[in-house]
Order: sequence, then C-alpha cells, then structure tokens
Amino acid sequence: MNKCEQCIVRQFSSLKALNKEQLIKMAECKTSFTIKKGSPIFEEGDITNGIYCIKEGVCKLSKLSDNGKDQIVKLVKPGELLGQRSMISDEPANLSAVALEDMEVCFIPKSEVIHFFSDNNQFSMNVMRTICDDLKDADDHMVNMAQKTVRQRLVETLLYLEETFGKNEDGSLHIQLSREELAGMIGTATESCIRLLSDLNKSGYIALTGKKITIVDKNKLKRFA
Amino acid sequence: MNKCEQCIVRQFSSLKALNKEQLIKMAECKTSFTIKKGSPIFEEGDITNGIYCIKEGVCKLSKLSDNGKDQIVKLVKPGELLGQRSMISDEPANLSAVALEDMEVCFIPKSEVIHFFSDNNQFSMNVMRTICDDLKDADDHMVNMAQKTVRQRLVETLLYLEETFGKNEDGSLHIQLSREELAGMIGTATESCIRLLSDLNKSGYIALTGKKITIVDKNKLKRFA
DNA sequence: AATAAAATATGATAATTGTCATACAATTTT
DNA sequence: AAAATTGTATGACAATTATCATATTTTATT
Repeated sequence: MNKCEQCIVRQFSSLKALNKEQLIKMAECKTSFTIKKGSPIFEEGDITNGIYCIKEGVCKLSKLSDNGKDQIVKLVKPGELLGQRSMISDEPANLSAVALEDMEVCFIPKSEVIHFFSDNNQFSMNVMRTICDDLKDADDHMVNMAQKTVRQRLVETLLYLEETFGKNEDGSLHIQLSREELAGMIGTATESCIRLLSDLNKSGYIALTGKKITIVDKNKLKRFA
Repeated sequence: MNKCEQCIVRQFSSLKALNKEQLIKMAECKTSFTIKKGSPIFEEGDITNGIYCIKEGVCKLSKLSDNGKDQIVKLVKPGELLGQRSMISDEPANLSAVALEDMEVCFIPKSEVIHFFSDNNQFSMNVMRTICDDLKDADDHMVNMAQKTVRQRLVETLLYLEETFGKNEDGSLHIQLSREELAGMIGTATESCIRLLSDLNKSGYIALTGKKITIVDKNKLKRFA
C-alpha cells in the first residue's frame, strides 16, 4: 500500500491541509483502483459513500438528459477530488464519472473524511472553497449554454482543452475526446459538432489529422468565435 | 432594531443553527434594508463583504452575457441567504441580485459570519449543504439549457414558478415576471418567449390575461413539453 | 385625460441547429 | 486478410430559434 504522505497529487487538492497523523490514517483506510479508459468510477444515482482522489488520468462528469444524450458537465484532472458534494449532501451521485484515459484513483471512505472535517478546519474550508469554485463555474457554464451559439461554445471549449490539458509535441490537443464527447461538452448534436469542426478546419483556424485536433491560430480562433 | 431571535424566516435558512447568544450578537451588528422592486441588492463584481438574509420579497440572480442579454440563474425566496459563495471564496459577486418585488433584507457583515463559522459546526454544515444543493441545481439546470428545446424549458419554468411561488386567488402565477425576464430564465429571445406563450395560450394549456399567466391544465402542459 | 414611454404581440424572414440518410475511414474482431 | 463494427464526414432537408419591422396594448408621466 502506498503512503499518502508521499503522494504528490495530494498537494493539489483540499487534502493538502491534512497533517502527518491524518495522512497515515488515510493511507491505512484508503483503497486504490486502476480504471480503464471508458470505464465508470461511479454512475448517476450510485451511493458513493466516500470520496475519490484522482492520482492519474482524466475523467468526465456527465449527466444523461431526457433526450438520451449525455451532457458533459466537467472534466476532472489529477489532484482533484470526486464525490464531495454527494458526501456532504448525503445524496446519491448526481453525475456519472467515466474515465477518458486509463486512471489511478484512491477511494477514501466517508467515515474517515468526516473525521477530517471535524478535526481539521483548514481541510473543511478547502473543500468548501472547491465546491464554491465548482458552483461559480457551473453558473458561468449555464449562462454560456443559454446565451452562446454552438460555434462560440465549440471554439471556447477547444481553447479550454488546450489551456487545461496542454498539447502533444506535434501541437495537437493532448486530451483525446471523440466527436460525440466533444458534442456532449458543448451541448449539441454530434453531426453539428463535426460540421463546425470541418468549417474551422477549412477556414484554417484549426487542423484535423485523423481524430487529432490542432489549434493553428489561437488568437484568430478567439476572435472568430 | 428588530431582534433576530424573533425573526421567522431565520428558521428556513442555515441561520437556524445559531444559538441565543449568537442571535443576539447578530441582531446587534446586522443592518436592515428595504429594497424597491427593480433595484439591485448587489451587482456582478461588487465586493459584498457579508451575507444577506431575505426577510420578504423575491429576487433574481442573474449574469450579463457577452451578447448583452441577462441570464437569470436562480430566483431567491424569503428565508434564503445571498452572498455565501462570494464570502467563502473571498471573491467579488459572480451574479447580480435584483428585487422582483419590494423586499426586506438584512445584511450581516462577514466578520460576524466568520465567527459563527468557527464557533458553530452545525451552522457551517448548513451553509455547506446549501451550496451543495445550489451546485446540484446549477448542474441540472446546465444540462437542461444544453439539451432541451426552448419550449420544454418554458413549460418547465412555468410549472416551477407555480410550484415554488404559488398562485393568486384567480389561479394565475403569483410571481410577476416580465416577458423579458421569463425569456432570461429560459435562455431565449424575448420574442421567442412571447410567441411560445401565445402558442400555449391558443392550445389552451395556459391562459394569458394581461401580463398574468394561468396554468390551465398542469398535466397536459407537462405531457406537452 | 392626453401624451409619452414601455411592454407585449405578431408577421416576415434569415440564420442556426437538428435529423435522417448515406458514404467513407479507422479500428476491432473473426 | 476479410468482415464487421464503430467513428467520422457530408448532403439534403426540416425544425427550431433569432432578428428586424411594425402593430397594439399597457403603464407611466405630464
């Protein structure tokens, strides 16, 4: 069993507030998982009973809409925690979490986290701030969904993906999303997403090589949105 | 100065966890406001430096989008608190709060609330849960914006308004929103909103009398969405 | 009460977006 | 390697939604 004390990603999450003693306790009760690309960590409606700390890999948080389409609400990176809201509200998961890459994830049972909450004020403040950040992002995202065109949302999403997950040596977006998933992020039909990507490609703002997407001119793309 | 101890709306918010001593301290440092319909409590970007407790009247939380339209993110009722997120994140307000009716509001300075936070665990858990609820609502709302048609969103909004704010003796929606505001809730152009209301009226699902809206057949309306 | 201003309503039209069909390419399975 | 499956791409078309123009009604102001 790996020690949480030596885990680097912890430094990027609310868990950075834990002291040595707490880290040792956490290391004792945590369980580690490997999750294959495409597999769920948990699904909408599941009772999670704890939080997940992402050590490696990116996952999507999505919700199935009445029309049968999966809307991606958020992408989650190493260092972030999953299931905080459900734990605090004592409710089943509102969103599904599915791996976009092979992942390494640790699960910390609720019973343990609850102790950290009451014993460590800094930790609970960190969690609170994270949830507040999520709320702000969600509100902003909602306004974008309601007020911006599909094209604007696509452009902004592409810029966000490069900004957040970086690019490969060849300059293409590092994170690999299918067209369907990209459509699920911007909230549109897969065909519309493909069509708009084609347009951006033909206009020279981006380049498509297989399923790789390269942003050719970031500033032009921004202005074009 | 009114005593917070005797304020009824307190019972409906996170503040219900405060003890007598804390309520007395709060009564001493709070300030009460009257806000006229249409006036702002605070605006996007303002540094609020405390929280507002709504004693009477309903307000809208909205955000101005790049296209110049105001998107309504949430309606807030008596008993609810405003500005919790900004206070915890220590950031300017992300949304504007504008009165939809004449309101009575109390302001409690941040310095005071911070004490309640550290002294009263139940209070901070209540606040946390409220924010978690807001996050869930925002995520769900976002999915609706992205995946549902304007007509579906309109119908669901009308049902929500009746459910949440009740109806007058004549059966019409108690809460009074302009067509522009209703459009701002569902995320569409004012004209589109008006047109769809007309359709629903002609089809007999709702009735329009002046600016009053009456839901004639709730179940049919639901199925029609 | 008359006038002005604002809100609501509707028509005409254009732009955006979704749907269905089909083709093509890439990947996986046999 | 061939076949099957899945993902990507594009055309044709329909449906939805936005925009602009213009009435009409309601509300506010003088």
